[in-house]
Amino acid sequence: MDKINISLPDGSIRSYDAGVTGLDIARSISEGLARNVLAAKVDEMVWDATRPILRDASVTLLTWNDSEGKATLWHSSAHLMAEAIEQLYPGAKFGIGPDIETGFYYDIDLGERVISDEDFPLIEQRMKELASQKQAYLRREVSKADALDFFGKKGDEYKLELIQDLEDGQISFYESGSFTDLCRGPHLPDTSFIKAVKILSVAGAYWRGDEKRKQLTRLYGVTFPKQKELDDYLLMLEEAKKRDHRKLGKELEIFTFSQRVGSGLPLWLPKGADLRERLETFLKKEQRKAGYQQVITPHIGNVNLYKTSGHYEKYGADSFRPITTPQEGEEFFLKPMNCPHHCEIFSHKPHSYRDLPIRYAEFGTVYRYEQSGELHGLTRVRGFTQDDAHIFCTPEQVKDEFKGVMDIVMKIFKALDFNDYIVQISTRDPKNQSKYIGSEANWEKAERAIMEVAEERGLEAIVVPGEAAFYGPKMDFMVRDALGRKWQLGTIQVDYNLPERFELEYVGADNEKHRPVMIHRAPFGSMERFVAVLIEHCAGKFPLWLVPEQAIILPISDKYNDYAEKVLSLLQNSDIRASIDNRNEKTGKKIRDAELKRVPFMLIVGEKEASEGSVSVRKQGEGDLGTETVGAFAERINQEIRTMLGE
RNA sequence: GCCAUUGUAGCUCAGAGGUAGAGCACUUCCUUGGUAAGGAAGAGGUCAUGAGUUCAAGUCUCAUCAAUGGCUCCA
Repeated sequence: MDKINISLPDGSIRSYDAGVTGLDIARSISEGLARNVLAAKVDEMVWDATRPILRDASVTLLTWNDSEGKATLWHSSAHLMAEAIEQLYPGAKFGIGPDIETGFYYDIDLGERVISDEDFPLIEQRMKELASQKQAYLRREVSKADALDFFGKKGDEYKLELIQDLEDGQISFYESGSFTDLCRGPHLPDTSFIKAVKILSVAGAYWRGDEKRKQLTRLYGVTFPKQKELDDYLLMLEEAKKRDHRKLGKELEIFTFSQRVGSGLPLWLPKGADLRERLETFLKKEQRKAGYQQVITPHIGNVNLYKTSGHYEKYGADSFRPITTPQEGEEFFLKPMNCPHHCEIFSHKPHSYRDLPIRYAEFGTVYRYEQSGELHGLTRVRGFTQDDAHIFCTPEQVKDEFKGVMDIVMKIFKALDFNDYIVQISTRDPKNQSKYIGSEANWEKAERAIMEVAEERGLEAIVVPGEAAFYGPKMDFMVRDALGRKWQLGTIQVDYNLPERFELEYVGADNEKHRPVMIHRAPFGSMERFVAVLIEHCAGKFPLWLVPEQAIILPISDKYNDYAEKVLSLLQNSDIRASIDNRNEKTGKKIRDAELKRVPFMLIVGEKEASEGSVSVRKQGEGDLGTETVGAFAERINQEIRTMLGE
């Protein structure tokens, strides 16, 4: 038998008989490894651990610790679920069933039958039974004709359609137990690796994502090689639910919605408005330092403004219907963005190159029609406020301006304890240069500037070619919240389009007219989304400088209410936001309520404190910190805030 | 917008054809209590909205509105 050389990740090269499988290799290393091998990466392709390797290759054995290992287990689980469904609901037809970031789904046509979460345990039970039968996943290559024949007889039009799009000679089937599927693979050696099973949810999904086509039933599930991991995962989901900004926003009285006002139109409650105002003040201060000028523009704009900007053509049909004047029939749109207004401010007078860069900032409230099914808490709404600004500059200034914006973004992230963020730079599609507006030289300059700035700032940016808007490259900031979920927040975008459309100009040193470059930027993105993410990030425990109520004074009994009042006024003189809980309740009760309201400091006052002018400090989530004077406490928390804000 | 599920007190939820229930929150009283729930009483609801079936509708039917989970979309 021929020998082949297999190089392993540790650098070693071992010799095996041709036709050796990943599993064989694992066994030759250790039985323990063999028990955990889910798939094998053979020269960068993920293969079945049971697929014979015929020539020299570098091989990485994939386990649950590798993302490809997880993907393999989940993909195989999708087949397992399909097998269970086929047995439980004969006649089911199958669309696609891939693995996803966490778990897998399968799109199924169940005819008239409806699956609800009451059916989940039944499906889970059947999946576990089938898994324990240790069914092997058997790969076989089939001709297109045979593949069509197989699913034709089965009457599965979805698979037939998929096969039509495939090339003969590239088609493989996987068979496990009673279920055979069209599939590229790879798969687990057998089903016994799947130990813990959970069907998570059911939803409708259009066949091939096309809303004109039939809606299939999509079943989501997740599986694990150990029950413990499933338990941990479910616990994490519970935790995520507890942090949901919709729940916490209600509990902490940050915002609410009203059917009367309309869906997707958030109402900021006093505490939320208070918090938001503090965020805005913080940013305004930074912007003033960075040379921004505040501007204010109206909430509506003449239809011609959006015809000029090009938004009318592109989004007019998907916007709120225009507002018309009663006499003249003039049409106005609720403004969906601030940039056209800011362009008009720029052109209210001629500019010299000496004026640039000009930076117009506005907390501009915009209105966009979002489909009703898309609305979601504060993260997807129909009316929201962008912390918007537009920088008009020369192409040479783009780099410095980018730098300045990034500094602001970093400052915000630091002040809010977002330590885990991802920076994405979107550049042109190298294969299709024609769809972009703006000169080759300027694009080149801007893209390089963005990359250089990221590098100079020591940011690890992901560069995604082809993701740029047609009008310019951009940089987006995604933060991970405490549960590892990704959210897109701030954005910086270079724009060559609007200056063109609005015919913006400045006079250069050469006394000729030039076109400025425009940079759109919003470090928070929108106040609504940002606050939503902030709530989930900090689980409702806002940073001290932001929290609506920093301290609550808890008198032991009403004998000390007068002293509590004195403490309150001292704190207020030191700019600390505080209140008194003088309800006729026991201290334990007041503490519990304050803990649940997530007030950072509880100041307990009684006989001892009143006599010595002190407070007994309890920190939310941590407990008793001991006694200190009112002045010392106030100074301490103010110092803490200054540190946070980098002052 | 599409599919599914849901809508009962400020909040969390029970009630499934026979005049509306609980806990928490709220008000009053008793209690004056030292680091996560003291006791009692009271008040609070067109059962999302509108139509229908029925002697009788939170409860069954339909429509509308809204929310939730997905799909499609996102300047």
